Amino acid sequence: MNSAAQNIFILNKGRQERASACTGCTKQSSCPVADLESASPPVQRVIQAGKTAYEAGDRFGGIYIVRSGFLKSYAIDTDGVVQVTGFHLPGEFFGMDGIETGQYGDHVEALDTSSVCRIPLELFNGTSRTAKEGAGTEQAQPLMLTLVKLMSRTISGDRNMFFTLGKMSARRRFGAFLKDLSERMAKSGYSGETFTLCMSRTDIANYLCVALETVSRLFTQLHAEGAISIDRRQLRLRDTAALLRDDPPKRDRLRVTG
Amino acid sequence: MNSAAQNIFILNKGRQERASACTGCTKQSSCPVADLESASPPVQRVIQAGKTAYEAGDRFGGIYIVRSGFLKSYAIDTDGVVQVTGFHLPGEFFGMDGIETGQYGDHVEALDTSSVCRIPLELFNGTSRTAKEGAGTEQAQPLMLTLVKLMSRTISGDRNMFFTLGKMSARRRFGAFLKDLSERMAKSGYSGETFTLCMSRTDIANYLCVALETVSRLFTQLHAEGAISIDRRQLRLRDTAALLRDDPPKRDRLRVTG
DNA sequence: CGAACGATTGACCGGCATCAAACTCGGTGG
DNA sequence: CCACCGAGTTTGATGCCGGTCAATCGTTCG
Repeated sequence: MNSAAQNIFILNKGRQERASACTGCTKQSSCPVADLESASPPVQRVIQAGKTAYEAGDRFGGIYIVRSGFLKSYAIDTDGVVQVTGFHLPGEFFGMDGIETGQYGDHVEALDTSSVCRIPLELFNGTSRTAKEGAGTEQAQPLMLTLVKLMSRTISGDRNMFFTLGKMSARRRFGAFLKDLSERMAKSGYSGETFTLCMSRTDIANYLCVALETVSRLFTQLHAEGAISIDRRQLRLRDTAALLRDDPPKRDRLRVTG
Repeated sequence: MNSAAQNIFILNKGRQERASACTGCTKQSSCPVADLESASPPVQRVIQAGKTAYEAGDRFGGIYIVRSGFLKSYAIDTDGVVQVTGFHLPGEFFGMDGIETGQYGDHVEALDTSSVCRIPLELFNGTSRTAKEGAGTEQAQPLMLTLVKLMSRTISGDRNMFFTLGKMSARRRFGAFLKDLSERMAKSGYSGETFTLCMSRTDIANYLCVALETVSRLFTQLHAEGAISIDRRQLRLRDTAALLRDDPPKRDRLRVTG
């Protein structure tokens, strides 16, 4: 509902003429565009929980990187049906689906106060090169190619969702989701074992395409089996292998011999 | 099982030193790389039905364009479960998911004898520009940006699959599939109303993540409702609007007044 | 304290998977 | 020419997962 223009902008540009938003960013070491000289520097921006980074139909203004916080993206079809299409953790990218049409295809909303970096597409257009990717052994490559690789990974990831959404039971979908989230939390610098779910049960259910009640039942069930601990939104993974199983473990110990 | 290397190669290069595979291609007008001068020209290749263009794990050798024929792509997970991830018609692209990792992530098999063009990534790397895209009003742009836009569209399309797979009933999924196929057939130069399904019921079922029997029943059901005609693999769409509905139309005419 | 919202839990039932069997069609060999 | 076979498809019968409806509970906030 709110236009992205209403959000708070923090333009580091204001202070020093050529300073980029990257000054002091803790993610510089893994960022492909950090400290790059350009007429179109990245723009840092803080988004309060519940506010959107952009909305579907907004004019494409660049690729986004999450510096801190937690966001969800979702689309609304012609009938008004909502589909959560992803969650975004620090270090991850979003907004790539807007390049071709010139406008973003989904809405992205902060679930927690978040800091993001918007990287204008022009920044990839130049002849600048980076050697950060892949930690050294590869040769320097133009930034546009970095973007292409990034999008290639996104496509691969989306294809994996075919398996998850189509072939798996609700339980395995849910378990795979928790495991994926855990790994990405770890990659973002958090604990992969114990973390807080920033999204509601409704968001999880929508994302996994199951009923809200099913998600609730699955939390309860996995907790009862000892695979996780869950209290409100505080989650702890205890047995990640059990997450990917379909059947609850047989309780052989309860059977008397014979 | 078979390596892509076993497939038949037709290298136009053999005849004239700098001639590309594009000579005589009927799709030149819509192809972003047609007749481009380069040290790495596109490679045309014919693939017999049942043979693969490449397999998962093969070293990435370029983006593919379908010149003629019909192909399917599918992945096999660690448990050996197959998931059909897409079908490819003349004029369409595939293989983009292999860019980042350096090897293709899925298998692509011809369902009918097909002619494809493999475009080395280096071809996009150069400073060559094309103005074909968008039919004129836009300015010339580097080829790499064309590729980025192409991938952006792929990402958007995959995201749409979230809606289809997750939120829709088997019937609507099936209807949406037929409609999508019809539109793409039309875009490829065939009739969008009457065409032959190149894939088996099993492929369709796998792609839509429903049981084979369900697909068969849906063909029968839609035929009975008059929305389609189906005989073996000859399909005719009669009422595309009915395809997207969930419920069979009420037969009010059968009710006597009152 | 009551309202509002999110989450949990229970009861019911319908869509679709699964199991099972028959049918069609093309190919092959006697 | 027909018998036989196998792959692909159709059709029927049955059962279960998960959606839907509904009631209750816990927490937060005005």
